[in-house]
Amino acid sequence: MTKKIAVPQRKTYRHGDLYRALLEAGTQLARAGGPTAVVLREATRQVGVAPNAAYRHFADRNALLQAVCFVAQSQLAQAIETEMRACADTGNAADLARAHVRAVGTGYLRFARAEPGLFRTAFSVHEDLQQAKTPAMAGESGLTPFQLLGSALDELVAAGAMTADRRAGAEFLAWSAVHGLAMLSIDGPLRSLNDEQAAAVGQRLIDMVEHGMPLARGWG
Amino acid sequence: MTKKIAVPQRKTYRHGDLYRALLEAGTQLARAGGPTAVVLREATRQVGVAPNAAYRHFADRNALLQAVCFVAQSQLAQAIETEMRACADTGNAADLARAHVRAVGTGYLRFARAEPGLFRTAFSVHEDLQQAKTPAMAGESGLTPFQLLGSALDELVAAGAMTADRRAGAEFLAWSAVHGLAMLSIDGPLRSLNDEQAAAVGQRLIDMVEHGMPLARGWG
DNA sequence: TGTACATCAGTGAACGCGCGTTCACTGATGTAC
DNA sequence: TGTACATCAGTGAACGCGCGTTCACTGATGTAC
Repeated sequence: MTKKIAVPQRKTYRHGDLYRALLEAGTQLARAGGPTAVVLREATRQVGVAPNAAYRHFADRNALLQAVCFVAQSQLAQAIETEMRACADTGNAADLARAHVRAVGTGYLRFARAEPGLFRTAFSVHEDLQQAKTPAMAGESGLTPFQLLGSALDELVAAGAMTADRRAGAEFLAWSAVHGLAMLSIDGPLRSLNDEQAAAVGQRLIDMVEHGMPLARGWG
Repeated sequence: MTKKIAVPQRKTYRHGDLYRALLEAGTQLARAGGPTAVVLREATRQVGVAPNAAYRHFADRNALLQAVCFVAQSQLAQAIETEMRACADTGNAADLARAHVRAVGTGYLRFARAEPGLFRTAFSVHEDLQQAKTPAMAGESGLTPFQLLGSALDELVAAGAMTADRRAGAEFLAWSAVHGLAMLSIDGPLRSLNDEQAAAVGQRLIDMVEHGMPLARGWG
């Protein structure tokens, strides 16, 4: 049962901005069904264009998926930025730094629950994704989600709330905890939690990170 | 380029134990390529049987995948049990309990890195998997991975190393942290770590959980 | 300002692929007598 | 112990599906003169 697609009444023979249109269609597909739902033919169908027209703008299906992945990373970054902006500055640098670290986690978890398809897509391409500091993956600040976490941790050190030797590699500890909870609440056994419960577990998890991270042994 | 499959010289017309043979073939496929690699036709091919023969033993492809998923959960449970058995009992119940909790994490992380395909398959079926206490998902102790974690945490409370009000829901904190690290070291940016480095990050993460979990606020 | 022309974005048709699944079948097996 | 028979595990052929991708094409557009 194929849905009837409204054929777009282009006035011109040419589309105008097919690249963007396909990227947006692909993003919608990812939103609804995750990375495997990013189907090249379906994207062209939604845009009202022949399947092979996509090849003028994307080398192949994987190039489209990667572009969508960047969009997802960027939206994740924006969700984190939103949460960070909401932090109240009480004048205490250490408190603000801690609030920022918490905000990264909270934004991350919120986004994962609000946009599970995009979230999964954001982590579906593995070609040294974190190395590539593509601005396409960044939010308004120009930082990627991973970089936002790093800068929040740096802030913690600068404010004296974390020793420098515990700083190295700390992003992996915080990130792991939050990423794991995100996965379990999307795909796993925590899927059935409502928003309030999920938020409560999230804050508790962030408590654990906040208290436990500075106590974890340093490297080696 | 299809690989040439050694056609099994059955002496009988009937296979004998096709269910098990298909399950094992499916498990190998999952080992090598994760859940999406569990392809019904390929399993029958490897066993040397017609594609539709599988339908005598599995309702459909998904039934096969689910069976493989149970095998993967069970193997994960065994990896955890192996790690738990290695804990030295110094006579201090709290120390032993803590060692057991750590062992759950260590076994989990080890298995994820050693068998990424099976690990991903273990978490690829989402039908209230944790509710179903299928013995098929259990290790030698009869407990599933999730139950092993739960019992280790109970031990912690019994030994007085964790207050009862912090116990409720604590599995989700510990599990999230470890699961997240597992995912990041399989699919994510920590893939490039060698075994030693991975083990170091793992122990550090477990430190964080151990120290942070009892400090996280209780429910509500 | 008008015209010839090169460009290249989108077309239409087709391909091979491997998948899951269904059908009517066949023949080895174990059982009842 | 021998024979007739029902069972049902595995066969062989075929299906429809949707996918990604390639091909030779066409015709609207912007540019050079």
